[in-house]
Amino acid sequence: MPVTVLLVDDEPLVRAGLRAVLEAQPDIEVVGEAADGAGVIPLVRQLRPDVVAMDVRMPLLDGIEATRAVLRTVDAPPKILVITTFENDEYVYEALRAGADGFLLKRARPAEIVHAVRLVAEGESLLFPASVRQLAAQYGDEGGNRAARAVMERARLTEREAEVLRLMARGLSNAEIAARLVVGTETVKSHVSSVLAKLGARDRTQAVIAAYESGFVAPG
Amino acid sequence: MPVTVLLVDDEPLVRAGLRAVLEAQPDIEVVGEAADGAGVIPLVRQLRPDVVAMDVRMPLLDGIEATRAVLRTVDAPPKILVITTFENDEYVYEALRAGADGFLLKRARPAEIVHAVRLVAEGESLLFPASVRQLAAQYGDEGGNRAARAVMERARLTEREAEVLRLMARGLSNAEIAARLVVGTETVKSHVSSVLAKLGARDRTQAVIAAYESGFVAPG
DNA sequence: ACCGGCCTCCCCCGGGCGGGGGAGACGATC
DNA sequence: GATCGTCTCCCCCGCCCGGGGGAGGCCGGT
Repeated sequence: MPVTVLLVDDEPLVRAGLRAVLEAQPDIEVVGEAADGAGVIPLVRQLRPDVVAMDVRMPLLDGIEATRAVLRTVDAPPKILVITTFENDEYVYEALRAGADGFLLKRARPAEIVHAVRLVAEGESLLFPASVRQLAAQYGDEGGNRAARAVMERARLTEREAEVLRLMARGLSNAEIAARLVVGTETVKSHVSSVLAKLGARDRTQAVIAAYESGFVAPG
Repeated sequence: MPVTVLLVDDEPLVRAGLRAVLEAQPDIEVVGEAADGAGVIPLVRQLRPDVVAMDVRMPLLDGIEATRAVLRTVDAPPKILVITTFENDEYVYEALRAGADGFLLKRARPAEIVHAVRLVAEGESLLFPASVRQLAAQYGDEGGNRAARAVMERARLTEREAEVLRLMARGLSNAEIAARLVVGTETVKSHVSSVLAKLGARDRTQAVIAAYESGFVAPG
């Protein structure tokens, strides 16, 4: 069963681009399009897509309100992937707070876009880039624990995964983490892979960066 | 089982001070002393300490050569903690490159010294300890650039190397850095290797950690 | 009793990474 | 002119890393 996607963007060009990229994948199917947030809810009810790729900046009803509306009124709601042009778009964080599951840069490479859709479809959050940092800032970062907890909640890291991430952020290799936790290296690799997937990181370096940027670990 | 330590320093006063500080800990035991690097190897073979606290500047055989010698000739070698007087002692980085596991400032507070010994005993590298952060704090961190420059001076990174480190700290791979800087990947690898050597980092992840911990790059 | 999440470990496999060399070009310095 | 440092690129090589699978045990919720 393919992943079904609903595209919501006011620019036809963007919709066409996303459609082209996503339809090229055998396991992804674009089941519908909308030009603004107002028409999303009936479409979601009708098409029941797995994922809604939604622009934040739209006329009539923006992506944030649309996200809230969908999550509030539809049961078994789809995963919502926020589309944005700018990395530091403040609306993105609004959207994430509104319950979106991840975000997507328009200038991302096709492979990344496809990857993002698959990830959120599988139920994982996509948080990696600069966005998480802002999330931390929102919480005021008093003691840094709030931010860490917020990341935990969003990324839904398990206890073990969080533990592994902390050790990764101290520069330990898989073998060293394994020794520290008294488990096999294969086990550590498994946890590391989960962490990378949940954070949307490509390698351990990016995961550690995310850990610092989010306040999950603090310098000093 | 306590952590066993061998002290190697040409100044008796320093040895006495270290012994006093370390012996005060129930879990740390000073098992021997040496006044120069020449006598280290037999002592290590005989005493098999967990950690060797070794001065860099010593007569006969300096800490760098002694470190190399120990790591080359002894199997299951101890962790080596380099002792230095000056924060910007160029020999320290030589020693780290030679395989030392961390460094220690003579004027560090007792608690920090104890902490350092425990950390390396646990198998962790001590590359950018509190001293560097304090250095950053001294500069007031106005804009963070001063701290970054201070780290540059410490590690003596060239402009290009610093540039590469910044990109590494943004999660870019060697190929991506190469594309960004419009050079070959081999060139990037060369710079990365230099950065790792100068920072005493084992891999790019540790280098990025060092960048964050030192204030060379700042979260948020 | 069943199912799902978590933790644990295993396989194969490709590719990026890092070490260890070397080398040429350029500019600054001596 | 000679030397040194920097930047550039090249080689070989081993290994850790990460992806993609799968699988069993444990526990808690339904």
